[in-house]
Amino acid sequence: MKIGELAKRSGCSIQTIRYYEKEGLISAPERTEGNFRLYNSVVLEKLSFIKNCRALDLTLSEIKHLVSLQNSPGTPCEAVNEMIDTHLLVVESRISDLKKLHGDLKQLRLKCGNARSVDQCGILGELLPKLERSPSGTRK
Amino acid sequence: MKIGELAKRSGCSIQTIRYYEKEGLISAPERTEGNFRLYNSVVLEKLSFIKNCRALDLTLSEIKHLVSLQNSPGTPCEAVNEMIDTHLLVVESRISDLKKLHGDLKQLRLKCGNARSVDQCGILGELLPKLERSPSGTRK
DNA sequence: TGTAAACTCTATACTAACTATAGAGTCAAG
DNA sequence: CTTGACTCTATAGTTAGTATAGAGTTTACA
Repeated sequence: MKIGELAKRSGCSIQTIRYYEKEGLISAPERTEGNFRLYNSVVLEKLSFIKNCRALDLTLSEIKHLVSLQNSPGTPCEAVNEMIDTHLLVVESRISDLKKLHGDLKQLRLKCGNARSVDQCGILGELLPKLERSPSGTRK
Repeated sequence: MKIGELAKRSGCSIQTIRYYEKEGLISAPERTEGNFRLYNSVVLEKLSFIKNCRALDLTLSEIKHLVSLQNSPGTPCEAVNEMIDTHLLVVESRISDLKKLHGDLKQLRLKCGNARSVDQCGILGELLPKLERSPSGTRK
């Protein structure tokens, strides 16, 4: 199977497949006489593994690590657990950051106060530093 | 004030200030005879505005848009509202994506089953495509 | 006055994980 | 034999900066 078919069957784009090869996530396949990449179905599983990991937002270097662990089956699996745990922490902190952000944005959204023009709209005023905000002190 | 002092006072790095200038977020300042950038305190407020926006995760192009709205005060402020609303939607969908991710990762973490070595650990098995998973059908 | 340290300048490369293009070569069908 | 579909490599672009290299400028001090 050439790269176009692999792309269709795996759901990865042709460029992505070549990129994964360049990054060492999948191994370089044989080539035809005309220098076209020639794949067997094993690589489909590898791409599927990578896709599953990417869906969990693991980075390519984390995935690379997992791939190398797969290739040395005897090693203790704590490394895998640790990676997942670390990743869980990252995701958790990103969620709480975004929640704070969301709250701040909602607050900000309320500041418009139905003004008609930009200079009266409270949103831009809120984003300005305190120096420029309400110079005559009429803010409640 | 030269760029180093501005960097200290604004909390932006020197490179970031130059980057913002290149991107058109702040205007190019005067130069000394020796070609050093020379700032007055007005730019401090502009950098502060940008920092406030970045803290809300607005992109530089969104900020650029806000800056240009500030410079034309008469225009209706719906554009500002729309930008914030759109941004709220983006943040909301990112949060829900991350929550799903978090659930999936927690699930995955439970699959290890206290195995000692990578080949028995359920985590990697879970990430493999179905083809390779539990070939003899012993999974519950 | 000389010089060394601290500062600034531009230009370039790097980050992550791809995507998009240019320009060339290969292959199959009609 | 030509057309179109496919593939190849190499390069540039994306975001919002960060980190150099190599050169020039300014300030402090002996």
